[in-house]
Amino acid sequence: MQPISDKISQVPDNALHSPMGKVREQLDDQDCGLPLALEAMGDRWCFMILRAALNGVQHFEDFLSATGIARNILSNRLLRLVESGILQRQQMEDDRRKVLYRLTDKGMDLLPAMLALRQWGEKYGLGVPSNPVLVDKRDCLPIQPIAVHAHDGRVLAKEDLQWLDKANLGKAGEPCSGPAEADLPGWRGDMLC
Amino acid sequence: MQPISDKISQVPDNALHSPMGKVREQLDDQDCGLPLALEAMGDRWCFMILRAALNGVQHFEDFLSATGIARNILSNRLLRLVESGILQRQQMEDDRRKVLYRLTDKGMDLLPAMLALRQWGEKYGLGVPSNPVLVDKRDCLPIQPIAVHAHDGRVLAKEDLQWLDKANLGKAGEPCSGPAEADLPGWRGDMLC
DNA sequence: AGATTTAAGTTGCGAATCGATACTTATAAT
DNA sequence: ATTATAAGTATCGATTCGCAACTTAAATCT
Repeated sequence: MQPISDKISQVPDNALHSPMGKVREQLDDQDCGLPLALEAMGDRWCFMILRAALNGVQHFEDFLSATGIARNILSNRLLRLVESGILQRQQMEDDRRKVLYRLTDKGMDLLPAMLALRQWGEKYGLGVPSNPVLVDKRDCLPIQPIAVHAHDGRVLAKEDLQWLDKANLGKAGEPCSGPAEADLPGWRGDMLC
Repeated sequence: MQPISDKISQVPDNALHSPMGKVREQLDDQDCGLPLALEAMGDRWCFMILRAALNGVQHFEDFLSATGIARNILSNRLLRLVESGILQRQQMEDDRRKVLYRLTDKGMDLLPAMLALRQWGEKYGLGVPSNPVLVDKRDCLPIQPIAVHAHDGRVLAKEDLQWLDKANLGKAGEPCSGPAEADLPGWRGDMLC
């Protein structure tokens, strides 16, 4: 009966109850996607599990050896990832001992984020692209580094970027108005969210 | 001395000593960028701190209120981020109480990863782009979603992707050889790393 | 100058989480 | 019928988290 275990907490009480009775999440999920993403992906293990999943791993024991995570933690994280719709759990028909954890589209859509992190690690940690290279199937040429692209496809550096309120978006061509930039090297937006 | 504190562990003993005396990191940093990135960014707080930093936050107390993190944890994470070269610590000249934590280029380069995560959160959590929009300074038009781009700029879906050994990269135009794909929806590489 | 405030931490401690290992349960293979 | 496999669960000590109080150094106020 719900002993001190690694089961996922039924009431995920990182919820704070405001005086008004409203429930607000711990990290200001207000109107920002990042805390939401982090709530789903949580810790490093989730990333490692997702990496394994992207590599085709689908079974508990395989995640175990692919990640080196402890059994109980893995169990917990898989539950969490299923709950947040990143993985989908299903039992195999032919061998009912086996359970399949497969990526959903939602999970697949984390690929750019994963690649961006990987490439960052390659650039600053390894100094070199890791060996198996991700290529365009058509011509076998490596993909570009994940980057920020303008609407017309140009790659933008920090200096080319600016945060703007939805309200005053330009209509293609208009020079950008908005408050002048400041202190930070090249750019200084008000919010990443 | 060295009481049970939140100071960063001098010997960050997530290091395993192999029988051969070699030191290997816990997560297989072998030749993969992702574990390296995760080692630096570690937990969710690091992401939140980085978000704040990208938003122009530079002072301890400001990180405190921007993230809602606890003081001791913040202290620990700032140390860690400085150690891994993502932030740079410097004391202000005019007011020597104040310390400036500023993003390095290395830290700035995490922007694509952060944006990819944010956009994922927007897509699946909010359903809508968060309000301050990141735009091209030149024309005030919003940036493209972070995605995987082919060498020629086309946006690639999972089905268009394939992992390939460095050795047999195609020379622009050659149809892609390599082992045929399998089980996973559309693609199935051997390794994300 | 002396008292107060501000900025950036540090310390202590209870609560929660992690991680290694052992155990369980259900199904399949021999 | 026994053994092996897959996917968990349970236990428990070690670690980490997070709140709150305390410290230290430099600036500001009276």
